[in-house]
Amino acid sequence: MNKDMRPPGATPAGTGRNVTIKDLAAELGLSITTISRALNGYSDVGEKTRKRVAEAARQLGYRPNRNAQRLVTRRTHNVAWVQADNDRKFVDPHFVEVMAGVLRGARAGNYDVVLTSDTPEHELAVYDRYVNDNSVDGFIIDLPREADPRISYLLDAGRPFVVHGREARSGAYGWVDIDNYGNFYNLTRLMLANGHRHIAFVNGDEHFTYALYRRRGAADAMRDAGLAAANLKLLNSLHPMGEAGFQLTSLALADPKVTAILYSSTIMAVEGHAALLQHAGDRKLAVASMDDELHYLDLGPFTGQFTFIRSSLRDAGAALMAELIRQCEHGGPGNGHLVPSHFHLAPGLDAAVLAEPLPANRRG
Amino acid sequence: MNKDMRPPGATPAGTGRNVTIKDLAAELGLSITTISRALNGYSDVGEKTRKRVAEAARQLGYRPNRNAQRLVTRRTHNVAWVQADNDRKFVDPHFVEVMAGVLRGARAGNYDVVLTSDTPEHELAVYDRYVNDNSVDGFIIDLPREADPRISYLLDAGRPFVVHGREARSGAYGWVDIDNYGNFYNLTRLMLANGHRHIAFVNGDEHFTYALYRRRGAADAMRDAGLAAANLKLLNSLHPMGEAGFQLTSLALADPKVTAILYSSTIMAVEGHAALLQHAGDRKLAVASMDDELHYLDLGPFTGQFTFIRSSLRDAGAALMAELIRQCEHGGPGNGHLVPSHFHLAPGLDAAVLAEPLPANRRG
DNA sequence: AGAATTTGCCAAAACGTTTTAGTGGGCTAT
DNA sequence: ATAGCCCACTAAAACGTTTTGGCAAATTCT
Repeated sequence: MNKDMRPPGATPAGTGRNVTIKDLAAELGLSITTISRALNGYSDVGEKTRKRVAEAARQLGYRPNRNAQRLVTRRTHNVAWVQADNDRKFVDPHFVEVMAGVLRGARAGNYDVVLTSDTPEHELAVYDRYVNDNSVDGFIIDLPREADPRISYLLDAGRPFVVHGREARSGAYGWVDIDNYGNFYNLTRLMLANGHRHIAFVNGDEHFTYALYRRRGAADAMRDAGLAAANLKLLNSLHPMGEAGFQLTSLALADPKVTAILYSSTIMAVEGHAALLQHAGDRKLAVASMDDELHYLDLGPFTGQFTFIRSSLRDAGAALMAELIRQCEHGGPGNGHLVPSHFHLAPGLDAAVLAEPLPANRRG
Repeated sequence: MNKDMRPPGATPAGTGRNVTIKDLAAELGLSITTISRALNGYSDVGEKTRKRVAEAARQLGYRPNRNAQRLVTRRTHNVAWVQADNDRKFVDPHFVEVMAGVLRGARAGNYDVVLTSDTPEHELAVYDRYVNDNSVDGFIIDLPREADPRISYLLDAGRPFVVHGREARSGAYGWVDIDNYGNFYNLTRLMLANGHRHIAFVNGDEHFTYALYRRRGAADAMRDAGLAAANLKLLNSLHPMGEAGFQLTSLALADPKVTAILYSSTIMAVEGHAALLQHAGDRKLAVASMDDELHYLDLGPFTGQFTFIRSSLRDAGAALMAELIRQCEHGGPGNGHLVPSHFHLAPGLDAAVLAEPLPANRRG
């Protein structure tokens, strides 16, 4: 044996030995089979034996080696959540809210979340790695685009996954989403019913389906009211936060006919507030936004002035994880879950139109 | 054997068999030992054999089963990052920035990050679980408090970990931090040197050391200038974002003597802008903040008006991960890393004082 | 040429679980 | 009494790697 037998970069750094199932077996004079079955709740171990095992396990501080379990069961109790490593995705503070829900859901189901970023050149490489090296049981997909390649890949691989949002194939997988189309259809016809004819719409990046569907909802409501497409003044921002809120609001106000502004991001609505103060003069503007509850953003000062549609991103996160765990444990087709949205109307608004259902051909 | 032998909630759902090292061995007529050693770069396999093995592995799409590797090597290439499951922590949009850096660092070192939330009642329970079930090699600790119990626990357990921030024992572990004390000392004496005598300080939650050290830096600068403690008007917020920015700024302005405002969060400074517009009238106020670069927050409109100290949270995240991986792979004591901060002065400010070093007894 | 070393490979043990396929003893039904 | 059944337990195989401790052939040294 020659000297440099070590592989290039490996240097072991193990830690002290842990209590194993074998120690318990020796301690109690039972077989390791019985210990294992006792701990796993099988019905073929006697009641007092089970008690003895549980007690000894507690006493000796036994913790099953997760990796041994994973090796033999081929289930990891881990799910992967891959973050796009580009500024567009990383910038989004909404992520924290979804995460809070996902982590609660994971803890509730005894799962852990493995977080990674993809390699910018090969979006699917990291999914491929996880699918093939047995390190996760399922996947969370975020911010889907139309014909999302990640979804294609996972459908093809036949692995459990759940999508926060929808795209064309949403019948074929599990998802959690809000009614982007319907909410913006409603928001728009609410404004129309209250006399507004020229509406500015500050939307997100329509590369993502959530923004695309929102725009379609707004546009369809305009069309159904017999108005020209130009009456909806579209303003898109790739960022949900930052100076864009100020700038786009100023831009919206530059058109003197505009009497209402819809925002696809509450943060932008709040940021636009400064522009309203500066430029609006004595114009009376209706402001509405649809977004999620951002716990770090207190809307106290604006609740009396703006119209909001809100829904809980945390609940969505928890639902995502619940659906994914269901798939991992019980298999079967993925289910879709619609998260409810709540209207908070600015005072003085006639809301009668919201009671009417969406036209039958207008369902997202 | 009776019918209900399954443990209560277990339902296997394995996937198709993967290519193993054994398949490669059979394919090439070599032993599994040789395959393993070839793939791991040991020097005792012939050059052409190594090539053959690599080629076959590529051809057959071999991916080592991570769990088998983890079982035998006792190293997981996973690190844990535990999120506090309370509103205080989850609300913080800064998290996303650190995460971006951490994930890049992890990918660079071939590690994955396991994200969990703790159980509100037992902060340490999840650490204890990870320490004992072999599912991670190390830990990332966030937002340390003074005498942080998580740090006590991990020091005691002797596991690799790295802290984003410092507390009293920072000589004993690896950390990455900015110079909170020094930066606020400097920011304060900058204001003092420019004639301000009554300064408002909108700080974060001093439960966390970052905010505590910032306050100490500001307070010490006042004291060193011979001013009364009351000349520093302290305003604390538990949230780094939201209406607090508006409210606390209004509160600061309520004191007519105040001519400068320091913010411990740039988001608050930006949010405070609206209050400045409304309440300041023709008072000439100096505004300064220290924070990290938030990629989702474009400061374009404010760069000419405010003074900023900024540093990169992404770099900090990457450094955290690099230091943690170093500990995991090579062992040894943890190192501290100070992330540089950059001054962006508002025009017209005399910055001479910043060239002077901090007093010797004033080093954080 | 013979001894010593190097080179290239391998069998078997180990990691810590779960799962398979039992076993033997006591009870019940006939 | 005997066949059948249930109860409580177990030995051994399996999961897919890495690591230990070799060994025979080829090469180098004297």
